[in-house]
Amino acid sequence: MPIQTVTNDQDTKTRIFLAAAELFSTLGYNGVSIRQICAKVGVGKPTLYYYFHDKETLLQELLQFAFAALRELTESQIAIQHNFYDRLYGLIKLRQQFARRFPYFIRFFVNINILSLPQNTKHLMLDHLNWVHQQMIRFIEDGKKEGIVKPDIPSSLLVHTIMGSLNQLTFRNIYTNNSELISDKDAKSIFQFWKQYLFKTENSGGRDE
Amino acid sequence: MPIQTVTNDQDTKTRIFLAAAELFSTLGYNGVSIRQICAKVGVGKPTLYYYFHDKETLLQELLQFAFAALRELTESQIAIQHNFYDRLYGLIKLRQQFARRFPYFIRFFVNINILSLPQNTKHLMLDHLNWVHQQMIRFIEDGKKEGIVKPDIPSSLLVHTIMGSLNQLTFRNIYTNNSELISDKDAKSIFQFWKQYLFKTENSGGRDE
Amino acid sequence: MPIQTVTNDQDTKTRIFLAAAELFSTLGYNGVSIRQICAKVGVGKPTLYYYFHDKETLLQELLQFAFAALRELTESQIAIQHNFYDRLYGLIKLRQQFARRFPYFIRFFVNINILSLPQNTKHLMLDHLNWVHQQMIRFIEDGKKEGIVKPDIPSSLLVHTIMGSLNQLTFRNIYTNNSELISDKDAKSIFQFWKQYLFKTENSGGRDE
Amino acid sequence: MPIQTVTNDQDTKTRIFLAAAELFSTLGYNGVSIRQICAKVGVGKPTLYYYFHDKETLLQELLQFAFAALRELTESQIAIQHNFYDRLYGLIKLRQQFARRFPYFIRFFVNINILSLPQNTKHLMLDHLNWVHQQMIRFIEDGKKEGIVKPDIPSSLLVHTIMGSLNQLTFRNIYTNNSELISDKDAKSIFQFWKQYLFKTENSGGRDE
DNA sequence: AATGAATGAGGATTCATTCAT
DNA sequence: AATGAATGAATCCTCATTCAT
Repeated sequence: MPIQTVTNDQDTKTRIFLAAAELFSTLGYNGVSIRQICAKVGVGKPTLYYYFHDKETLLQELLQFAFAALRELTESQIAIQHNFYDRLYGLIKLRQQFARRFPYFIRFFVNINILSLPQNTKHLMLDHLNWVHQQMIRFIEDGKKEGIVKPDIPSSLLVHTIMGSLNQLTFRNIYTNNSELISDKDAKSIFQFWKQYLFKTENSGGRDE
Repeated sequence: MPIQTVTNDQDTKTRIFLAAAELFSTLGYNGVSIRQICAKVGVGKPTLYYYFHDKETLLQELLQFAFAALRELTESQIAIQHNFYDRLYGLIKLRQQFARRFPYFIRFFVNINILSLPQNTKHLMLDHLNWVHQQMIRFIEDGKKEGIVKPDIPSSLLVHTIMGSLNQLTFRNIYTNNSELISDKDAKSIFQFWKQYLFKTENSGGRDE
Repeated sequence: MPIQTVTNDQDTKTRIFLAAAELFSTLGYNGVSIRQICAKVGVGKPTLYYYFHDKETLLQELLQFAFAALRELTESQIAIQHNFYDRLYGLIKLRQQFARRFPYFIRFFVNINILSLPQNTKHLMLDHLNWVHQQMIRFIEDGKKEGIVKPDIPSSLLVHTIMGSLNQLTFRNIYTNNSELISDKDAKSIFQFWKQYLFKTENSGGRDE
Repeated sequence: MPIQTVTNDQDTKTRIFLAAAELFSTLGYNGVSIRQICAKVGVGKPTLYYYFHDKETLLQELLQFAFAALRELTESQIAIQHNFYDRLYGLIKLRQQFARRFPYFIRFFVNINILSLPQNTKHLMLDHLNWVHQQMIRFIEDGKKEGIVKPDIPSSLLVHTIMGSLNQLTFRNIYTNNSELISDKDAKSIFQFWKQYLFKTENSGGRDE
């Protein structure tokens, strides 16, 4: 699956889709006008309305596409793995892959001001975040059952730590115009860090293994 | 210093200020109109323009006020402390205090889509974030000098972990309509977690102290 | 001739025709879009343009169809009759028949804001109204010649009275959602009333016969 | 009270009001755009929205103004009168006065396609029509009690006849570009006609008095 | 210190209409 | 006989902003 950006050999709907993703992700939903999207694609406004019922629908289709892509990546990077650490690493890889394949979508997710979205879309988004949160909690608790995650650490704390640090890293790279939002080096480094400090390593040893 | 919200016994400028904070923080800068702000305050639009040159200026004064409040809190919660762990805990307290005193500002900071801000304001905000980042890096490196932070962990990784998990916690509490964005219990819990797992505890210990 | 409404076993042109009649008659020419008409019929817009040159043409064909139907009804209900009162009653029957067979057309005629129609169509409509008016005037004057209509009543006054009361009755039944725009009972009642009060009855009597 | 038309020495709201009345009355509600109204008045669109919440509100205020004027005329032309025939003549005078003072409003009332109005406005209008109808029915029934109206004529039939013929007369004069919608001559002529043919004249005599 | 009245530019959305297929 | 895709112009309405008072 190639990197997704607006080019001329795609059908109009896709081009509107990608242009919207790009614009929304940088300027925010309320900061982008239909006119801007159409101008970027090079079509008239009615054309956009031919493909999308309205601005909010466009946003929602965009989100649903992204959710689907995330689910697919979850499948290929995490669900397959049966080992706790492999799944943990898969989590980082998922982010990295998503950021690479859909450079605008990741910005979108990380930057979006959820509260400012139209009501329906807001709920769509919050439902997704809840779903992710549940998945993460389950993942951590499986780790506890397997004896890898220390049982005295509240699961939600670990979830916030893991998700928060990934988000923070992505943020920072966006704001410093780092083209690679999560580099291979970052991925490895963060994984090592987690493995050593947040969880029990196989050979007993904690952080001074 | 009491909690800051719009009431009737404040001067007009303050009331505009707080109304704007409240609205921007929930609907985003682009999602709020001058009309809405004035309606909330109960004044005419020219009144707003009497106090603030334009919409962006209002936003910037808002940000600068918040920055000042943060600096003040940094002074009272962190700078005073000379012990690494006291400063670390001060970091959490700072967040907690800020969230309590300025319930709208914290939402604003956590939710804002920085990229969608007007150019000048964007830079203002990015400069602030950089300043915070530098402070944090320095703090961590001081910890390394003091022998409390393990030298092999990249400082930026720790910074992302610390800031990211606080942000993530705040996010989640906003989205689940938790009135307390950072509870005392959360504060203690997160501090204990960091102390035990991310840093060397005085008495030898690491996580198996 | 059956009641005319949109069904599936008609050819496309007819279905567009009837859908347009229905919509125009309730929402007015300017209140109906091509899109709505096509949606009602279940065809694409280009299909409509295949059968009708443009929106105004559609309206005009609609009107001409209605005019033709009216002429035909005039033939069968009025022209045939040689007696003044039979013709007078035929006038009422004509309305009644028209309302029954073309439930939408009658609404259309009674409700239409003629002045708001496109220029050409407006004239078409006004010509029709003039024609009707002339016919009516002639009818009344024939009545005068036959000695049935009192010569001192201005003909136009009688015409306004006759047409106006029929219109008013129809109006009221439309607005009160009366399915029968002119019932048999109404027809008889109005005829009796006219006969007794507006004209000389055969056997001397006027209203105190 | 002078004739109401758009001039330059009125305040903006009144000028918008009258311009809208004029345009709506000829082109219909759906046939007139905000732009047209503003152009006629010579103000920008936001100015219109400063005075009227939206297009429909403008229409409704227009209607309510007209209703009030009608009520006032009802007071001065009809309610005052205690004699049946004086009230009957007042009915005609009311129409005539209204048509003279508010040349656009009368057109509006006579031409408007009620069914095509926005839902709320439609009900406003229908309520008014019902009110008028009730008033008329009461008037006729009072006439019956006084022994002037023959009891065997259905009241509603008389109402339709009276209102219908006035409407028809007005219609015709609009369509034939007659500047005087109801002339003094018409008024007298129609009154004589009604008196002689529809009601008992004082001296017994019906139409052959 | 505040307002009523105004504006040009732009917001989302829909209009009637067309063209290649 | 019908459609999918496209358009320029117009729709209603709101934006941030200003000026005289």
